[in-house]
Amino acid sequence: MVGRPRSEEARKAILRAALDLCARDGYQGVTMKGIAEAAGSGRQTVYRWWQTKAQVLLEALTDVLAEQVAPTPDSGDPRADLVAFLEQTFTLARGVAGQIVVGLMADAQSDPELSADLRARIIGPRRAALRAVLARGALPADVDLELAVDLVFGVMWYRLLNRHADVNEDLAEEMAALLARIR
Amino acid sequence: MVGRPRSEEARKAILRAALDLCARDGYQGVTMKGIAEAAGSGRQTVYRWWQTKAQVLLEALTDVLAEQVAPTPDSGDPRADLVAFLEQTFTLARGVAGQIVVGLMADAQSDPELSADLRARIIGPRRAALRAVLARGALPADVDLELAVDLVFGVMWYRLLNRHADVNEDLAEEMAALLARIR
Amino acid sequence: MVGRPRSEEARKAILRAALDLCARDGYQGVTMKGIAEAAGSGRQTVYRWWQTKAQVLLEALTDVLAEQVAPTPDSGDPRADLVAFLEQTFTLARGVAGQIVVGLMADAQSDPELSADLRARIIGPRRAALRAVLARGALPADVDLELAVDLVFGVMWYRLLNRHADVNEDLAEEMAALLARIR
Amino acid sequence: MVGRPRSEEARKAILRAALDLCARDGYQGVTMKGIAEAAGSGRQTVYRWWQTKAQVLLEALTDVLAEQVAPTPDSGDPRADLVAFLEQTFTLARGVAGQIVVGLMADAQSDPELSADLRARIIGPRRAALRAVLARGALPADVDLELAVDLVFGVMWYRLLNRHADVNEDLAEEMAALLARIR
DNA sequence: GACTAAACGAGACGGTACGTCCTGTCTTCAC
DNA sequence: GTGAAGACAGGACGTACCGTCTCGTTTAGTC
Repeated sequence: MVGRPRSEEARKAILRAALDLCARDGYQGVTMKGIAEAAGSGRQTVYRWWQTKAQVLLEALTDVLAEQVAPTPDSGDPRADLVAFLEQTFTLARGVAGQIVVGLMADAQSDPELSADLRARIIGPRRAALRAVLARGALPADVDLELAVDLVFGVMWYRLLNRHADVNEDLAEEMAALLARIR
Repeated sequence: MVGRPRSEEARKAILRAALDLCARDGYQGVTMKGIAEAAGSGRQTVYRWWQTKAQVLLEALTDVLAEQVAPTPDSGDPRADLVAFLEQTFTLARGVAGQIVVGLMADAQSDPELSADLRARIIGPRRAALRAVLARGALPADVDLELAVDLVFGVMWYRLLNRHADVNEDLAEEMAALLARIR
Repeated sequence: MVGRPRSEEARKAILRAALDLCARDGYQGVTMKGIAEAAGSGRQTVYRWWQTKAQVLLEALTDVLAEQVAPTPDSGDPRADLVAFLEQTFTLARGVAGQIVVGLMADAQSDPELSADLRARIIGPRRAALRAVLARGALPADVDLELAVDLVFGVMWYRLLNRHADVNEDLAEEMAALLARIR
Repeated sequence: MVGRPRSEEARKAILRAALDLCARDGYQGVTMKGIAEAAGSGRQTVYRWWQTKAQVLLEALTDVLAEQVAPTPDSGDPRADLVAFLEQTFTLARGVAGQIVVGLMADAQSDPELSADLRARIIGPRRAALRAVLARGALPADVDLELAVDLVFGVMWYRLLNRHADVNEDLAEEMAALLARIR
């Protein structure tokens, strides 16, 4: 026997509510209770499918990225592609998506499972995309691509977390210029 | 009337308790209630001097760093100094201090004042130290030092947060080598 | 069209489960969810035929009493009949049946319909039986039989509820003796 | 060290709220959450001093009875005293106090500790009072006083629980008359 | 033998009370 | 006036059950 099927409507309402609350109150201000109430669902319905607010927001984020992430640029000019990719990424990162990832990273410090999920579902794919862009010729062949990815995304997250400098088009250009100077 | 003077004993017990709890339960697991109980002090005594657990841990961290941070190396060999500095920094960052800073960064996302304090008291000084090391000749003169600092610390924090790679002596060497290739 | 007929099997399983759970967990511990699970039936199947656990247990109790209640004794000796009747009744009341009636009485305080059902299906018939026994000559003709019934069953329920004294063969004798002293 | 003393204000507000809710919604309708909200107190404050709503209502009832119970009548006429005592008692029992005791009795079925408390604090004292009245000459000396008390209070509770007949002045007279016929 | 329709098991749904934990404030006595 | 103790109002936690609903399946009649 099968039972009543899961309500796609409730799923969407919950993810939507989680995003809205995060945009309004910040990651820390989101609560499971608040999500359920804002979604007009029972709390058990949230807990049935997700154990923590981090899991809710991770899935909400996944859905958002699936919609909003543009295909990796491939114009034939490696440096232009890199700049374009970074501008895209930085724009996303300045929005709610960035806010959520920062919150998830924080929670992941005390939750190894979340840490792994976050890497597998969000961080990993973006690293792969950047690696592909860099591999097209923006760097000397013997530079460790993983380290180069760390360099680029490291700066981005460091600035987003510390807010000591902006993450914008200028940074995209500067990073591309700096990488171009590596011999 | 002046009243009873502040108890240095209580202050130390509270900071000590905060560190111990953070080491045992992680940043998220620390609570003001828990700190007070572990310190054998009243909760009001904690709240009287610090408003949040972030402030307690920030002060505890400041004390720890004041004890543990070695003077910036200055051997005459810019690259050796850089490697030495990074090894020191990475060792610290892998310990409780790193854990605390990560937690503080997370909380700072929703607390601008904490964000400013963190930059001013912890992040800033370390950036200045690294800048000084880099300025001694590890980089071409026209490279933006601030960006270079972002590069180095960006990689460190990115790896600490994401745990996709270690932050160790190898990274120190690799970073120094990579910077040396910038022309 | 008629549809699938009601499953007698499910009905029995539900009533059986309700009795078992009541014996194991007490009246308060019984839940509709628990009954359905213990009976291996769906919850809707329970709700389809009974609205509350009180109704389930009332029907279960009715079935139990239909099996277990012996015919009213009629030996020709009014006092012996009374004692025999009381002993029977007290034995029943000390078992699960008593536990259920007590629970139903409690629920009936906030449910007038249940109160009426309980009187009509359980309490009333027993009162009628006792009245018949008393009417055979155990009391002077001008004693209000209803009040006499209240007297006897009042003591029984009062002791069952308050547990300040046993409800046993001694009580049966004492009550019969006391009633015999009424002139 | 001593800590902040218990708030008599909160205690009263909670007991007051419990009584009001019981009068409005019936015993079953009272909840710990509802009590706390109606009293304008935190839920922890309720749980700190009482573990269950039964305990709250037991204490509330104790306070009410302490105020409302009149001294046992002692006019020299045993039967008149008995009637007066019963009228008093029945009046109380028809009010909120009776409703609460019925609810407590019900809960006590699955809570032996509550059962003992109820007997010790409420039922016992009233039994003692009735015993004293009966001992003044309303009954032959060799009638078991405990059984006589069970008789009187049994009828009262039985009727209150079952609602098959009123508990009023007529009953008081009838009971006194019946007891007077015991030889 | 295909069709109809109600009962069945399963289990998700929106809701509400549970009892616990922590927050930040307060009130007491001791130092 | 500081400190330990601990009660206070408040709110989120995660769980249990409520009563309803929506599935696919089963089990009788009809046609």
